[in-house]
Amino acid sequence: MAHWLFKQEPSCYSFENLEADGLTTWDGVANALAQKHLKNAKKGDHAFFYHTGKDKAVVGIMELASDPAPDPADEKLAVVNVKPVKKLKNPVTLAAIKADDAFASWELVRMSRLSVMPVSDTIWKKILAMSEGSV
DNA sequence: GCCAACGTTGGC
DNA sequence: GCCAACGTTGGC
Repeated sequence: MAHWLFKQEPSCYSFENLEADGLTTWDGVANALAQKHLKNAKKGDHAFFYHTGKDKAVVGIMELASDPAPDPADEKLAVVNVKPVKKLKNPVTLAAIKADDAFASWELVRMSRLSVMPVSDTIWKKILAMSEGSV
């Protein structure tokens, strides 16, 4: 199972919105590289939900509820359905991530504008550990 | 509010 | 097909 990180501005759509909805279609990914990543995702994969803007933190985990499919509004773009898994015990902030060299090569740090990116098992586990406050 | 990084667009 | 100019995004 692969892991991903999806970014969203919480004033636009937050993890709380997702929890309230139970399921949503993740669309509006226009960036070519982000699209490439999104199309590699599979139903059942897990993804972090990252809040940009004021929060700048990983706040929750979601599961892909479908394989990538063409956006009805734009056939060239892929969209995917996601459902919430759980909210992190503590958000893992960008500042905390940047402070740890283990994340230095991660796209989240290196390419601030990328909205969909892969997450290695190592990083996935480390973020989870940090969210539990044990690192 | 400003700046830097990156993507996209348009002219050649 | 290449490159410069411009716009947008996201962090500080």
